[in-house]
Amino acid sequence: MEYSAPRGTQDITPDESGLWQHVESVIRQTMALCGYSEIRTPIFEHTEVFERGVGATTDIVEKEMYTFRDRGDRMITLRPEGTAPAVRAYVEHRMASRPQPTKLYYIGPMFRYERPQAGRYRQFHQFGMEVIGVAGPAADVEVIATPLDIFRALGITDVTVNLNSIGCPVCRPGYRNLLKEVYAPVLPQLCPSCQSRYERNPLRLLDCKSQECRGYMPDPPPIFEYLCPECAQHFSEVRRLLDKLGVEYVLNPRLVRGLDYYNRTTFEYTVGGIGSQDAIGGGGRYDGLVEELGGQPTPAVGVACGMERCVLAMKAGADAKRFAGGVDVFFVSLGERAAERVFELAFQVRSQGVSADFDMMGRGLKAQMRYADKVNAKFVAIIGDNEIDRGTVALKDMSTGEQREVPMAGLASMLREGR
RNA sequence: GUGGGUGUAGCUCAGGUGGCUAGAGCAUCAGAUUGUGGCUCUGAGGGCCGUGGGUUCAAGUCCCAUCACCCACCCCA
Repeated sequence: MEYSAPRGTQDITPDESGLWQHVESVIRQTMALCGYSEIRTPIFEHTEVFERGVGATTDIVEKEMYTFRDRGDRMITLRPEGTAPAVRAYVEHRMASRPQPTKLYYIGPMFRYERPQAGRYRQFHQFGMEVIGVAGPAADVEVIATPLDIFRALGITDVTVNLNSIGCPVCRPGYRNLLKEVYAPVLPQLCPSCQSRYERNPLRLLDCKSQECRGYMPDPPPIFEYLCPECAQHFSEVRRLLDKLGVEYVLNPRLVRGLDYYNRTTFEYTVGGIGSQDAIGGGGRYDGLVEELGGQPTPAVGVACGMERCVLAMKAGADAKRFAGGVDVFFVSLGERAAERVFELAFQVRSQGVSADFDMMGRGLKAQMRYADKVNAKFVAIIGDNEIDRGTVALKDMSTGEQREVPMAGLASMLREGR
């Protein structure tokens, strides 16, 4: 019986892993550049971390989590996102008693049970950053602007930043009531899910994409015109700092994200050319989450970006082959005596820091050359009886085709300089 | 959860109205006589035609079911 990977999952094959490593290295370099440290949390958590953290009435928690009871009768969930686990770890390890702020980043797989589609998987990968302990707008702006640098470094253009502020527990109830008033007359015409949203979380009415509902719902007054003075002040500072950095954005008063922990700033990046799942990242401020998960009241902001979608967006311009590996030197051998010599030499130069490979297939010279070319060897070192007797190798530069005979002894250091 | 589309070699695809050992290009492997890659040429391996039923003398081709994948809704990364 032959098997395939489960629905909505995919293998990253040798053809693509080089590209993925490139993406990861750009992320790590950028994070280091900005003073973030990596946090690695488990792939699964107690279900409650997400129920309380993400919100029990969100789509993610209600119908998308991989939740199961383990053999010890504990409720376990494969993480659907990275912020709640990071905050759980922040609280658990008392990171508040480290130098503040706490700046964390993560890279890793997430799991959501959704119908797979272009750019949507059941196991997918995100990188994200969290600034915990800062209430001021500089943190919001750092978290919005830094992924844009990563996108740019990856050659992803055509990114739009959508920005909104959804207020705080002081000003949101007022706006929520306003929305309910505005939409009460058309309530019977709305779709069933909007009717339930009306009761449970009226803000999310703004998020309905159904054309029909949109027809019935006149554009609401923008939420950011109803913020309390503190939220309005914060929002305008965020905008001022974005302008100062030259970050362009569009105000999108309908942007209400699907996780309950957000307050004040919310944002989302969209890209062109990758299909209908065009949100490549998003985030916002979550000042209540740390407390919700058992810590002291602590302000925080974060962002998460989808790596599959980054790779999709890159493919338009970048070919995966550019990131394929390749060894410094491939040893070609002629005859059995040479085959054994080459085997030793490969291990020897490797121990001196030169990447090397050699023929294991017992192939002829021509086939070995062809192979060395196909796997991108920078140099080929040919060894036969003549070379062994003279203590030399025939070293060929595969890009120029130049070949010369060099002493075996200095091979490793010569290759180190030559690359 | 709701629609629509597609399943033939590792990949991209041909295979009118059912009919002989199921094809091509690319990829893989092996050759093109003396110890040299990319170009070219020759050859080889590799497919129970997604799976299970049915109709028929005969099914890759027609019918039904099932599974998988893709796209969109939804949701989001």
